[in-house]
Amino acid sequence: MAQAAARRNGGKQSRIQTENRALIMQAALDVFSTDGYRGATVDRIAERAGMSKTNLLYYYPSKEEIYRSAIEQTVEDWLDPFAAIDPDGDPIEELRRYITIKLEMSDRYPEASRLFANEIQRGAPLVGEFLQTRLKSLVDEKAAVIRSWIDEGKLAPVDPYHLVFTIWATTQHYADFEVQVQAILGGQAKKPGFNEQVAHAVLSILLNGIRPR
Amino acid sequence: MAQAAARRNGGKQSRIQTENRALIMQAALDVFSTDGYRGATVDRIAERAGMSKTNLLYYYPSKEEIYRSAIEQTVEDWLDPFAAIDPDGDPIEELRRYITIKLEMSDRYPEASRLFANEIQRGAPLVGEFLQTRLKSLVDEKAAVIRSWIDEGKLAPVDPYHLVFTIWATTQHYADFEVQVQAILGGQAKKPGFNEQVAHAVLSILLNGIRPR
DNA sequence: GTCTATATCCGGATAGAC
DNA sequence: GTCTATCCGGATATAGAC
Repeated sequence: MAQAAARRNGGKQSRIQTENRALIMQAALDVFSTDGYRGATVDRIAERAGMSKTNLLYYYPSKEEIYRSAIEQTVEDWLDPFAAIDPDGDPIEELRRYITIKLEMSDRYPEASRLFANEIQRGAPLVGEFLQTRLKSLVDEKAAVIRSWIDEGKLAPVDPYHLVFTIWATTQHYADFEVQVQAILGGQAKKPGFNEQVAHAVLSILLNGIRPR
Repeated sequence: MAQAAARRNGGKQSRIQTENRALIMQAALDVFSTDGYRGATVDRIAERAGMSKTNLLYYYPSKEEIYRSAIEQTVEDWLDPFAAIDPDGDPIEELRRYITIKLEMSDRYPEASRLFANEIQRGAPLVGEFLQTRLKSLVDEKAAVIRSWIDEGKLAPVDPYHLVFTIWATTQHYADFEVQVQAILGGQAKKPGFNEQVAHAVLSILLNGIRPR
């Protein structure tokens, strides 16, 4: 048993284990993000990961555990840059940095973005509690920061919560609705420099919208 | 055969047929929008529509046809207000009106919004062609209108396409990520006046972002 | 660690009675 | 128009050989 072996040598995994688990996670992101939890099949995930279904189930005990693992990883990655918004930094610069990072994440990990979107649209059966506890308090905290920036006259008076929602919505749109964006923009959405164009446009609209006037 | 009967009396449906079809469509929106196409089951749709699976399959020949019907209806409804943007109107007022209508639609028909989002995230197997043809030319047309507004100095110089994406993203966010919004805002997202609060916040950010300065 | 075979269940769709 | 019964394919998960 690999698990037993791993336990024996202090929780460490063999090289092949680490590799296979990484392969499975990437495949899981791909499949779950397009087909959803219920629509995804272990077979497809295994195929994408380049191994047999039974072999995959040797690494993860069940479909649900694969999903849980993928979504927990995604959630952690999402939180970091938001938590990093600095109350003592320049408001416009802090938000510019956050928006830029989120756009980069949407570009580099669109499957993760879609996986999370799918989980929320399903009614968040797995991350529901997380939303109401950790995420809520973090947003409350950052909303207070934004409010204080507004009170100091450094930002236009906008509702902090809806500002956060607006940032999330716009930045994730380029991952979640990638197909639509490409259908409308055609080839240019593939060209180099497209990401900079997106960043410029989004930043220009949002930052102008909240700059004090 | 009901279809034969309908054909005989000139395409009209009996009262019970019309009712049942409406029940099925609403149930289909509910189930497909949360579980996705693959994850949805005819059984669940039937249960939600208050009839047996076989009875449902009497009205629609297959799961795919139910889905197609639901998504086509949704797409048509989505297009109307966008097409209604008037080149001769006041730019800010036209966009204000469009954003307001889209927010209302997200509030009243969140399942339709999520159904469409899900279809796009799956890679748009059904509406892909629609996106590349009808939607693309409509967006091209409206982008030209926005560009002319900018050239006349009536709007700040923003990329018209990304402005459209930004509007779509923000307005649909309140439907697609409803659970997250509620988790973070708690009870206030249910209170009367919430929609007005959302509209005010979104309009304030977006319109300030594109008002000429 | 990986494979073949299989138990078990569920979902879509049809046949045919009423 | 609606129901019961049923076929069949596909999906999760396990047993056991190598």
